[in-house]
Amino acid sequence: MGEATIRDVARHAQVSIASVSRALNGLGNVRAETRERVIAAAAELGYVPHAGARSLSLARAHAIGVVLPDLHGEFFSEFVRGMDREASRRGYVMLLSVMHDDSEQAAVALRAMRGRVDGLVVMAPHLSEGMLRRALPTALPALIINGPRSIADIATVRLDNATATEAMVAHLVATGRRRIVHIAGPDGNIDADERATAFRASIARHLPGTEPIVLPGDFAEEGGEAVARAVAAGEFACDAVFAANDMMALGCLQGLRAAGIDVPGQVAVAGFDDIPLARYLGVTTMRVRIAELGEEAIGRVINVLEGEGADTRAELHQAELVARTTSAG
Amino acid sequence: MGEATIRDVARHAQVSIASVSRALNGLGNVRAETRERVIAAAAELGYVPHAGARSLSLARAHAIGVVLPDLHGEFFSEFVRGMDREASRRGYVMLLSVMHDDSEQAAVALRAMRGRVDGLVVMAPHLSEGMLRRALPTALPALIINGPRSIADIATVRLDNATATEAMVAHLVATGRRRIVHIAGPDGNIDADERATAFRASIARHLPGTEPIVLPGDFAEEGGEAVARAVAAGEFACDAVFAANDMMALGCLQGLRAAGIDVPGQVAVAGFDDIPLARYLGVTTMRVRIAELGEEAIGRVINVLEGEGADTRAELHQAELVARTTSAG
DNA sequence: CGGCAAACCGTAACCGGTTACATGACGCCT
DNA sequence: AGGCGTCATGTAACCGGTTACGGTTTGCCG
Repeated sequence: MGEATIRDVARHAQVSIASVSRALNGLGNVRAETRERVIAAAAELGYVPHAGARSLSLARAHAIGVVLPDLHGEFFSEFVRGMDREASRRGYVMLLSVMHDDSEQAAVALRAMRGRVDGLVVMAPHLSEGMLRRALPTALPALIINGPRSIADIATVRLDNATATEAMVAHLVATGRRRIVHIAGPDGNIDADERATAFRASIARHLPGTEPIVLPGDFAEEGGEAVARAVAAGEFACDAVFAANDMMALGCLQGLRAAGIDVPGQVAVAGFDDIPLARYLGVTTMRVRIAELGEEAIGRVINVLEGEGADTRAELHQAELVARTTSAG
Repeated sequence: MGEATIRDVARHAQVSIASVSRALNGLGNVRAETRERVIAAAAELGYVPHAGARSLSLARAHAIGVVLPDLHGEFFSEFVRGMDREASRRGYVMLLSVMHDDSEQAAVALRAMRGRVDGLVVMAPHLSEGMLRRALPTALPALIINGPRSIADIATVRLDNATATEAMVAHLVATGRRRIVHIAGPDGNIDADERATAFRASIARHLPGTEPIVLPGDFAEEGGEAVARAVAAGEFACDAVFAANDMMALGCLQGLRAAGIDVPGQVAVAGFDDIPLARYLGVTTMRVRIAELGEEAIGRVINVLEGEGADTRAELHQAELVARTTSAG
């Protein structure tokens, strides 16, 4: 029935459980002959140490808890892939929980992790600082991705949305665009808000006197397509659409072409994130190295666990302009 | 430092740890006044039971281990979302590990889960039966998704690739296509192999005398695009391309249109999976309800854990034809 | 050959919970 | 009043590991 325990191995190898533990963990003070007997016994019984018990006595679970919002598509998978890669490279497992926009759920998800994980990675583009502080267990090192900017004493990684947005506007202006429309992301989402704000500032800087046009969106293709229809219907004149993420840019691109509008001839299209499909379809965008972001988040938490001392760095992850065919001069 | 333990709560409420445990778990045989004192103490200390310790004494971790191959894009995120939804609905957490095509890694990933999880969900489109049997801990209920067909005594969910492929070929033939090309998935991938085999059989049935054309692919867009180039170059005549997944169909669609070939006028394009982008771009495909697949996998494992007895059902998940514009008559 | 240090190994305590069993208080019946 | 059952509560064993501590063996030296 139940798997073999350390006691079974001890009995089988005719030694004490302490010796089994020492032998299997390479503690050195074990006679070579004993060690071999133990290893042979363990192999024969198919013994695998019980991680739960181990974590109880070591006070180390070798697990990181990850709480993510309800992300979709490539962004989610790339991010998780990056985290998993780093975690397994360093001998940790990953406990994943996705929360919906409800912040009560975030608290529940975090609570369920107590006693299972050594550290936390939380992506919280819509949680308030107060909520985060209340929900985060104080005893565990945590890292927050794209959380509220006001947090100063917790490790964070945020995207440098301002610089990225500025770079994109500069690129569009440099390639001759003068009437640029921005499709924003959902209200209350930190990244969306920062991008929209930076967009207004960048327009003011590069095209003084122009009224910036910001349309609502929700990070899904449909939002982009709706804008494309509005443009096709001639609701406003524009020669470039800069969407707050690639999904909307894709939707917009699709909608414009379906309406017979030439991209990039008449209208340029740009997105944000650089999901594989954007690369594939030739969409100009800001590249966010999503998998790396995940790797780094996990890596920093593990660094704290392995004795680097507290980490309160607020890192700004830079995105990189990738000019493709949808914005060709 | 460390969070409050049950002993702290006991001291604070002036009762024994046994009473704390009973009170917090609603065991009934506790005086109302005592229960309240305990609950108040727990709240005041912010006590959250240590899941590791709890799982050790209960022999229940309330966690499910999930091992997935290196999936990409929507498929991965939808699947994980479905699993997470069901797991959290039923009070479980999810331990996620992604393995690369190396089967050694699968064994390592599974080993790392011993003592942390109560059950397993393994997606293994490229693992052999022997490898699986060796790597799966015998003590845990497991469910295999898209694994080798030969496994009879383990719970499985497989896609009914034969029926689905047949349906797609029938659809293409019914809409007038006569020279259908199939782009296969990677060699050794169960789904890919089944689809290719079923494709040959379906062609033999619907278009007797026609030699089925199956080209190699790898489930990535590039594979589809390569085929599009070959078609555009006139390397072979065809009036429909049926790709083994949507990514390749998208690549092919993109490539054909770039080459000036009319879709669906000259060539129809069809895929498999129904990722959101396929819907969005109007690609005809076989819809696989991915999130539901994940929910069901987790649900069945939990059912076994909660006393339904062994589950050795081999369930065939049906895909559903979604005819869209890329195959319009 | 006796003595001592070093190497090896076993016993038991501990991590933080759950729970079988023992204990004690109380009420009720005869 | 004594005996008994019931209920609340505490004590201690247990889950499966790790490890401090102490005991035994071994080897080496004088």
